[in-house]
Amino acid sequence: MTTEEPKKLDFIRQQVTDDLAAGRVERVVTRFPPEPNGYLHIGHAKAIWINYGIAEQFGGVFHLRMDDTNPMKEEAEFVEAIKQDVAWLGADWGENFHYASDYFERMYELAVDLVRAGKAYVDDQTPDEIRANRGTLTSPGVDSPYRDRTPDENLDLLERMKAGEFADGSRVLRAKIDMTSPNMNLRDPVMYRILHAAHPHRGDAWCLYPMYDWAHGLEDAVEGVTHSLCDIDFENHRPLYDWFLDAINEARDEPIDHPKQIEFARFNLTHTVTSKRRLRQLVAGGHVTGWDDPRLPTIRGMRRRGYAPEAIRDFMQHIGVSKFVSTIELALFEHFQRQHLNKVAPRVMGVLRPLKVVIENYPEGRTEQLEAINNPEDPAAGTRQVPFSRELYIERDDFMEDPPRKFFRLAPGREVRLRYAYFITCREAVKDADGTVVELRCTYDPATRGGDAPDGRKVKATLHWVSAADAVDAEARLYGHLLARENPGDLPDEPDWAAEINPDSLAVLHGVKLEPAAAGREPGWRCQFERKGYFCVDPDSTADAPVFNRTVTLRDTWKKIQKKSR
RNA sequence: UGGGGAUUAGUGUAACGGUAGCACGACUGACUCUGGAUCAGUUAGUCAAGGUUCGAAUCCUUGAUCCCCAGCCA
Repeated sequence: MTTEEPKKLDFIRQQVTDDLAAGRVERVVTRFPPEPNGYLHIGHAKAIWINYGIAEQFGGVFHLRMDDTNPMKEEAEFVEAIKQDVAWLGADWGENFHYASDYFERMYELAVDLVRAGKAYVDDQTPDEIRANRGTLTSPGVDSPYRDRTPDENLDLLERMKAGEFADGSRVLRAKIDMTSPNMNLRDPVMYRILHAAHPHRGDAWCLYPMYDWAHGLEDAVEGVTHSLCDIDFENHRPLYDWFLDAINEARDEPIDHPKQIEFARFNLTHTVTSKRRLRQLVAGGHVTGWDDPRLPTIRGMRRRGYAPEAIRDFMQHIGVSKFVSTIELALFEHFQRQHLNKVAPRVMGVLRPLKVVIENYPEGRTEQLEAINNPEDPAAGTRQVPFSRELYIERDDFMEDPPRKFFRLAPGREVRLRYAYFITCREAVKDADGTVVELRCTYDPATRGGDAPDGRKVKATLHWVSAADAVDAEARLYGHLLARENPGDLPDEPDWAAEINPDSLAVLHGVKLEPAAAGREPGWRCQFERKGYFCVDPDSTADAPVFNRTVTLRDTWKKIQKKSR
């Protein structure tokens, strides 16, 4: 990890520091425990960053664990996808890749201990009855009629449940806690349910599957996790997490570890959605092209778009760790991408919306090579040769026939610089029958070769350009905000997604003209198109037809000026 | 109406009884062979009301607002 250490200790790092200092833990162990039932998104990236970042910072160990306790919702294909995404973000789990389902035997043994100790019982109530008897937020629940079965009877029933004697939903194992607790999670929570379903990792070995609350603390304990860092939604579950571990240790002679659960807040980003449910709606509804659509804040989407994992980590570090559910402006996220990409991305000239320029006084058929700097922020990146010839393309936006006051670029009679090349002066704008400009007739000053005038005269603008004969045709996909709405918290419960999607979230440009240096690149290659933004080669590219995704634009002061004058 | 959390400029985040700081955004200006980058500056804040104290964002009391919890999901 290249990111600097945080200078301030957040409340979690403070506790870890204290635990280390007090000798409560010798070595920090954290974990990221996704359920393999979907793709990871930027919210997960925060959890990964916190868990991995803390393990790394304190010289500890980080585990990646599939929390696969529900065979009805999980699929093996997600396991590989999750590993790829976590690795891409830069979190290294070393040898510690685990499946919760590998601990099923151990969990069962411990459940038996709890039953023997009279701390758990088999309940024959139907799901509806259980729900009804749980009470409400403001009224207590009532005890199950099966609550006082003897340990022997419970043990017998539990073994038969495990053996497959009973139908799905007919019985559950419940912890005997307190049906009147103001915390709903403590009203005799279900520990095991019967599910005659094949498990992606364990096959048909089990028909009894543990619930999250029962399983999670055990998974952590088995792996020797010291700090179980999770989402703030689990704050209400912490008493239960602790109850199970304590109950086990009261019921047994040999104690098991008791990891510490600490919760942090998730966050929202403006102009996008980060919940698994909403992302699913967008994908299923065909509003985006898939889970890796570059408009999506999924890890796969961000990777394809060209966002840099280093910058994602810088962002995570900057937003910090707190218990406040924040809504962060997308602009802050983009800032860290620009900051990183500015330092590392090679520059290249690419004309998005080409306008042909003919240099009338430049010899026909001649081509010369001009030296261009690969990255002004990084001298080590060196230079390259860019071909120049009589016919060029410039950006259509860089010419105005009747320019307003603050427009510095090309206009009839005006002189500008072509980057790394020559000063040119526009002599005439050629129009078609509709009156749209189709070509510019210009002249150049041979004395300005390389971009400087020997007489010291200045020019107010420098334009990017591409030699027509040497240009590589490409496709560019320009992305804008996914949602027109700023705050995703304002979305209705059942949004009309078609109306929510920003109509400018995607613009596809064909016939983009690139200088030769940008051609033949592998998918994932990042660069800056000078004056336009950072781009990344899309996997849809073919050998002769590259496709570039615009990761993020450059800051654009001219755009602001335009907006203000309107 | 039960329980658990939270609240500092537009957005985030520091300040652990002693000058409310930083970043992003917005706005000025300088510089520039990217209207990029860089540099300088401006803008704007302690949820409210009481109390304790020489001194309160911080401690106490009361209130407001927002989030989470009634899956055999995680």
